[in-house]
Amino acid sequence: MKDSECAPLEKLLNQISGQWTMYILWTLDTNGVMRFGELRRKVDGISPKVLTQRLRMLEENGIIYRYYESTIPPQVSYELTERGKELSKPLYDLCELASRWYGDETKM
Amino acid sequence: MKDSECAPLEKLLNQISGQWTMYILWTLDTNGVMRFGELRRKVDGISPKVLTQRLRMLEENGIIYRYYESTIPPQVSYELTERGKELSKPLYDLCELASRWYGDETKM
DNA sequence: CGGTATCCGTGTTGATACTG
DNA sequence: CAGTATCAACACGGATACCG
Repeated sequence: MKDSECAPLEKLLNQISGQWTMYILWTLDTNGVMRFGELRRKVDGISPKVLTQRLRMLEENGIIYRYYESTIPPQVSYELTERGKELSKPLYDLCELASRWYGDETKM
Repeated sequence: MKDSECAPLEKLLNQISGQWTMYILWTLDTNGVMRFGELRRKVDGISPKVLTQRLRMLEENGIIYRYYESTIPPQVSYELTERGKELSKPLYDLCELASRWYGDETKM
């Protein structure tokens, strides 16, 4: 494998390595379809601005879907795409490895 | 898997997701033992300060070794630890996936 | 409800020059 | 050779207030 070929990986890593991103992906992976407010409560402490940023980025990169219904009040739901689900497997391996190294007691 | 258990993963991701970090790991994985100057030339465009930062962080987290010889001029070499090599496997999976998604034409 | 706008403090990065 | 020191520029996260 040549050096240049890890550029996509770097891009992917940059996307999922933001401070809350893992929690968001995890929460969606665990709970399936979720609404903005649910996510906001589950990913405790995140500000709406940052949550929106993360969701937009994940959406733009095809990792989550965004379902918009312009009812009153509006309803917006998020869900992992196939890519998002595909991502959870290698991420699980990394997680297993990270837990072994750093232990499960690690706090962020 | 519970939410809290991805904290170590987040820590690990934060460590390897810095701008140059992947290239450094890749280069070390490919070339084996390397000296500071070699790395600096190979990871083109990186400043010595940032290269040092990355190497220190990777060293502190047990991903690379640092060999120091106080000859004149001094010789410092770096190499992946067992952890570092262990890391390359799941990372390879992610890389394969990232290349498939984003293509190999991606530039950083 | 599901955001956006704004401001601000902080962390990260880069360029450059210098040192043991 | 292998860094460290210094400073400036910028991106980022956090809090809050407001909007359709």
